Amino acid sequence: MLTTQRKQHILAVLQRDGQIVAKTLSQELDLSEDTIRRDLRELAAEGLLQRVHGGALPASPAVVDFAGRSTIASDGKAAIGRVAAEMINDGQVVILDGGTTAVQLARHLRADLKATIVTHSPSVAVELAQHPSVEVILIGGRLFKHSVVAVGVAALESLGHIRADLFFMGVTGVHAEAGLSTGDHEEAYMKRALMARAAETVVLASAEKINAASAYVIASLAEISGIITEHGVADALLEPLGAAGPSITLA
Amino acid sequence: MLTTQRKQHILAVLQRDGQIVAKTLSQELDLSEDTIRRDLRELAAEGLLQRVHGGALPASPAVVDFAGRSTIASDGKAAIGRVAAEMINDGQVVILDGGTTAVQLARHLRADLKATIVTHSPSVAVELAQHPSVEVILIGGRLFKHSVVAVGVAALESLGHIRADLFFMGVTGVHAEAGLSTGDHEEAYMKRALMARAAETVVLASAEKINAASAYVIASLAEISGIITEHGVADALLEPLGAAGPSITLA
DNA sequence: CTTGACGTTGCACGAAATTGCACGATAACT
DNA sequence: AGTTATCGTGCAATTTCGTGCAACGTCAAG
Repeated sequence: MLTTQRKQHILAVLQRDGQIVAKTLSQELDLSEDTIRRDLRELAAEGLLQRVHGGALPASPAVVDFAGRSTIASDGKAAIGRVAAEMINDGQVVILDGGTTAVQLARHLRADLKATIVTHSPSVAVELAQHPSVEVILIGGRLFKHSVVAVGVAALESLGHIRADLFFMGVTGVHAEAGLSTGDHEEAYMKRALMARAAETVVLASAEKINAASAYVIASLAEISGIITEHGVADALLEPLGAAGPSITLA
Repeated sequence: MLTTQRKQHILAVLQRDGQIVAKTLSQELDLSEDTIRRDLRELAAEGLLQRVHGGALPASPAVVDFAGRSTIASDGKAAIGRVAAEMINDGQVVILDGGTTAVQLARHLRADLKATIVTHSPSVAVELAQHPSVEVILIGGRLFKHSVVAVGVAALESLGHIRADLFFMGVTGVHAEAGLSTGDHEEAYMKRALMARAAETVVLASAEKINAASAYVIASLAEISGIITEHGVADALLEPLGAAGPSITLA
């Protein structure tokens, strides 16, 4: 591969995932880490990205989120999205909730996946529009602006026609006793309705959601099949769940 | 093989693959790498491609502007959006079509506007989610990926409950005789349905749409109330419409 | 038919670019 | 503090580049 093109690829990956891990990329492109590091250094010199220990982050200060990371995080939401995306098989009907993690999932679907994705999140729908083969069903309704998802009777009514294999749900709190919760009453109701339409529900929860609880309870942990979250945070905290609870997958 | 022909072949391969590898091409054409390099140098001198170590890349570095094209809207579309946004009054129910111009419209709504916006475009919905006061109704359905709008029976059914004052419609062709047209059959059907639910329809048409016609006709010019387009282009061309046709507003 | 100008091609050789590895330094993790 | 992973630099091997030059074919003038 031509080096110029490789650099473009690096920038594209950076744009897509929000970060670059030197080691991962070297394996992906079948090049030594030295070469990747050289590229990253040069791109950093051009101001096209920001070099950090372990890889690189976007240069644009707009993305420099809280506290300005100085290390590559454990991939965070992108990693959760990647792992979740791999759980979907050809031919399945999958419901996708709203939220940034769900957008990451949509972004990391296999390019040749032939499945039907149902979502009430316009953001997810926009992302999925770029996928070459999945069928996308958009659930309409009144837009709940805070979370940018459709809710209300119209949305619930549309769901009546849906029967899904899997529902990837976003929540704002996962707690051993309080269960799954979110910050809005109507949103909680909508999520319960979505759960009811799917054979299994898997929760996507980035680190900060673990062992937190919000005002409105969606369901208990016993009612879901699995939780996908990040390394390091949840290990001990969710352990007490034992065999009765959902399976926990670490990204 | 003639050298001129070979150069055309090189450009064709470049067009197809997005890159040229000197070594590969030399084997493919059974010529020395020197010759290929010479050709590449000459083509680069003519500005037809970009020379890089190992081969060549397209001259216009595949303007795959990250973030996806929508970021850069032409001034024209933004102006059209601004003008259209001013036509909406408090208390009205307005249907917004898909397309970049509609997104611009959504972006330029008065911050204190109290209206209900109905849309079948997830992109528009995402944009409107940032508006503090408008009520947003998202029309769901099967996602037509090319235009990123919901279509199909579910979408049509949802429309049954809607009664709007105004419909801002995007089209791909506005032609004095052919009328309003678009490139997809199902999309044309959806637009007709949306027209039927609104008291008045106003077409948003950036410069390149004027006096163009696409495969599927939506309606005649007599059926709409107005067209909003840019200065300079449409002035003379649409003049023959006279008093019978829609009013034309220039942005 | 011969000859020489011209363009094209392949080869040779030194220059430049790219890559992977080694090694000491640095930073993160425990 | 000690351990591990990552970084940066120097260096050598390989690939690619550019230029000069000779070989070959074409074509038109002699």
